[in-house]
Amino acid sequence: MNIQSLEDLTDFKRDLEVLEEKQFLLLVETNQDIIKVSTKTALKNLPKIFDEAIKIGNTKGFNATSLRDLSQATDMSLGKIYTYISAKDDLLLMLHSHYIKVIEDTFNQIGLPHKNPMDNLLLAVKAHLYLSQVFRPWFYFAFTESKHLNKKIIALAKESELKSDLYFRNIIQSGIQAKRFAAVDMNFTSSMIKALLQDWYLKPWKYAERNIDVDSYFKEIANLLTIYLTAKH
Amino acid sequence: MNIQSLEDLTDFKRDLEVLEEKQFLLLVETNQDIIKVSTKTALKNLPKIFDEAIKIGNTKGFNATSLRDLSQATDMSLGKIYTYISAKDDLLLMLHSHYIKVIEDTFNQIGLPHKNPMDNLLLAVKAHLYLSQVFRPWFYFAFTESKHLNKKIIALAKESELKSDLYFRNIIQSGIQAKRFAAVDMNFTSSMIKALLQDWYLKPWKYAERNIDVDSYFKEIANLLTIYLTAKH
DNA sequence: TTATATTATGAACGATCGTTCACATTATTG
DNA sequence: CAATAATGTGAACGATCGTTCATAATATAA
Repeated sequence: MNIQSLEDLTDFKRDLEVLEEKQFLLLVETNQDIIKVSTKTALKNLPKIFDEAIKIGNTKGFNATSLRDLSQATDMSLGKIYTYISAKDDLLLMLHSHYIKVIEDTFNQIGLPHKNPMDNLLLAVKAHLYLSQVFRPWFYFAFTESKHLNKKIIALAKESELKSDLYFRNIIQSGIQAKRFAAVDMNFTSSMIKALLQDWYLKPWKYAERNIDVDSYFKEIANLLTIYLTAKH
Repeated sequence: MNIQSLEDLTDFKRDLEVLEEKQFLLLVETNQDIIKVSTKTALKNLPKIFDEAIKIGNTKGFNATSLRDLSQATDMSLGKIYTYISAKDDLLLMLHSHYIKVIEDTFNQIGLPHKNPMDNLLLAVKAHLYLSQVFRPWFYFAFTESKHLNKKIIALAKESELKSDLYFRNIIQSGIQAKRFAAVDMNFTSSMIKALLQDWYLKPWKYAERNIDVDSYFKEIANLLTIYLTAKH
């Protein structure tokens, strides 16, 4: 993935799709004890199960989504679905571990390429925004279904959450140390950024109604951060 | 309710409790076709049903909460619970209409007492923050269970959402017109404020971990808004 | 006290759920 | 082609759910 790709959402989307396919292959290979079909067959059917599970889950909630709902949506029999998962809870675990890896992979490839902390911060914001735009159904799912996770998945999710928290905090801290940023509260600032990013994928209808696309939303955040981080306090 | 009470959360909390009791009485009286016991008995038992339903719902989700769970938590038999509700969905409807009224009542009593738009804005922010602090379980419940609402409740909730949206937008607009605020994007600014308020009740553990109480969180928001709304853009 | 009204109980019913597995179908190999 | 392997099917099972209601327990009135 190239940093330049963040200039354009379309390129970023294509890169992410390639990255996701790679992760699907890894997922199938590491779950061969559960998945009872060949890798080739699994790669054909599992993504559809994932997609429909997220889609139905986002309207009814995962708990209220029955495997018969999923069976109908995927055009697969109940038995067929059970050749890819060992239990309904297992599907949740697979979904989370898959997307956590996809998301972390993305950020590992982006890194902190700039010298100017503000450039790095805005790149991180844009990357998060683009990522939640491309995988919006998943981001929405992960947030609203977080209540139903078991301890194993919660541990995964918290670890991932802490990483992205640290990501922002480190950039802000380096900006303050370099006297490029005002001496703001790092925790509050990173919280604020994440809250704004969250609003984007939690309330898509609001921004759609106002005809605000991801790029203009980014500009608003960038403007806010520039003012907040460079004004005299 | 007195505006001065917003200087102190304890007073505000007491005022809200009185206000809520009033609303409970109204709720019982307007639902006499459903509630099969005397008002006195209902006022003794219904609040407990509400509290426990929210409490269990916040850990398992309302859908996964069985009436047997609720029965155990409230120390009431299944039959007893059914003398207060006509169906499980009905409980959701009662909860929403109750709290929507409590919340709207609060803001009707606060109004826009100041001449300075910034004072009004910060008062509105503080009121929201205090309100979500006192009724945090409900705010959390309402947000995370919004997916499961039927059309009737969605209409109620959207109307209430629009009102609070307008509340902030109007204050910001009057500030811009009076040239007290910079010419910011009203929609983005009110969205940002709501996102920050939401973070407070959606992720209480985060702020608890950092030993940040509601007043210091308010100060951070106030600081941000002051800088953003008065800086030269 | 007795009689009546109010409130509380929880076994039982039908529906739906997650899950299994004997079997059918299709694809691959020899 | 036949034989074998791989994949797909959906009726059936036990558990749990929301809901009802005949009955019991308690409070109130006479």
